[in-house]
Amino acid sequence: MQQDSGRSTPNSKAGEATDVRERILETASGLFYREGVRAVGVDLVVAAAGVAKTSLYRYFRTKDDLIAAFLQREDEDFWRTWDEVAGKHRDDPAGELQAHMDWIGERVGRPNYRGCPQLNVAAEFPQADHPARQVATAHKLELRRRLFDIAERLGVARAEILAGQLAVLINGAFVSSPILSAAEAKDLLQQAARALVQAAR
Amino acid sequence: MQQDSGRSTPNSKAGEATDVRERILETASGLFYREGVRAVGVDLVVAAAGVAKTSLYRYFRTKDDLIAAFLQREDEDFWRTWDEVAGKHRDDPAGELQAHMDWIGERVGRPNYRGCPQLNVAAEFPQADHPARQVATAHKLELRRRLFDIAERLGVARAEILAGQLAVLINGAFVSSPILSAAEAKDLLQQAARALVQAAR
DNA sequence: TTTCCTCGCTACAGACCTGTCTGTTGCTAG
DNA sequence: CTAGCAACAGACAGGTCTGTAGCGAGGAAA
Repeated sequence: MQQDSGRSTPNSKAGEATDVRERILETASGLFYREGVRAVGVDLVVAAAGVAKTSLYRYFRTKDDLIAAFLQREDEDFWRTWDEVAGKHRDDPAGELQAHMDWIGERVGRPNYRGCPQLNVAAEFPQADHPARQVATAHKLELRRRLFDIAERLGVARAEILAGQLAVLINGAFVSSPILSAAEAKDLLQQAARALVQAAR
Repeated sequence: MQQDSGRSTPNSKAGEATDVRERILETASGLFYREGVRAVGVDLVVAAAGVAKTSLYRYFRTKDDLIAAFLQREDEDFWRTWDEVAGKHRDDPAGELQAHMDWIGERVGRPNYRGCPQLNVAAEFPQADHPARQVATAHKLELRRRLFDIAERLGVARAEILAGQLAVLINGAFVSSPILSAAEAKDLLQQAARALVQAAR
């Protein structure tokens, strides 16, 4: 799938990071997410991306580095969506929180949803010092930080606790899709968030 | 570790399931949980258990079967603890729920806690029809079912929704230990559960 | 034209994986 | 004493894994 019909960009010229690297990362991200990181070998990645193995190892020192880059990319995508939504609810923290629960709930309910990549990789690699684990941990801390920010703007009594509760709730939604019907995730998250905010007042 | 100092049970006699099988499953469970299922090969299991590979394959047709047996075992342990706690709170659903949040929160905060084995294995194997995945899914459905049971006895308006929220919350705690301090997990769970119950009334 | 860099292709090393097979040891029952 | 069984030990087949090396093509820069 995804034929390229003859080298689109000349590529080599300007110093901008080669698109070969981008193609490898894009392909690896899809495979890693769908099939699992350990289940996908570098041979499969290079075959699917249509590149040489030497090219992969030119841009990524090891497979572990490639995995970390995958999570980094997912991290950036996630916060890009987050920021877009947040931008529509300036000066309305309650509305912003509900909006986040909305898009997260919608995403969790998608048919091909396979869980949060950060949590999946963390489950695949027990070693806390694995490069990808550090990206994952930083991502989750950032989630809690942003929720704390919203909680403070809400003016609740114990913002730190509410932020923790909301982070746990969201992580729970990420891993619970097998027992959640596609339709209910959004409402469940929104109602739960409302209840937690209410109780924190 | 766990030396046996000379064949304790005569074993061969009475039909009771050989303790060799138990030794393999016990050893594999520890390794699978700590190191991850894919990271542990059968060679390591047999070496650590001090058994022959033929013995492993006598009791478990494939490694996948061993993995499923591992989750089955964890499932039984989990409900055993659950039932013990539940037994102390007959006719007091609110107290029972708080008690569950207590021991789950305590468990999540333990230093060597490595997450819920059911969720970890689910993250390692994307194929929903994997034998171990079926055990994991059944386990999570059972969790929701038991929470629904408590919710009904609480007499709340929408017990089904509350059960889903609590299940998501618990699953979230299982995967959030990297961003939760060991001490706060218990209180966070208990307060969140109270808030959700309160809102469901 | 010559030089240099990136790329794809292929083969390889060495480790590890699952699962099978052969053969040996020791215990128990008849 | 013999037959059967459970277990151990170890080699093996066939495949996969990560990471490296050598080769030739093609384009850009000198």
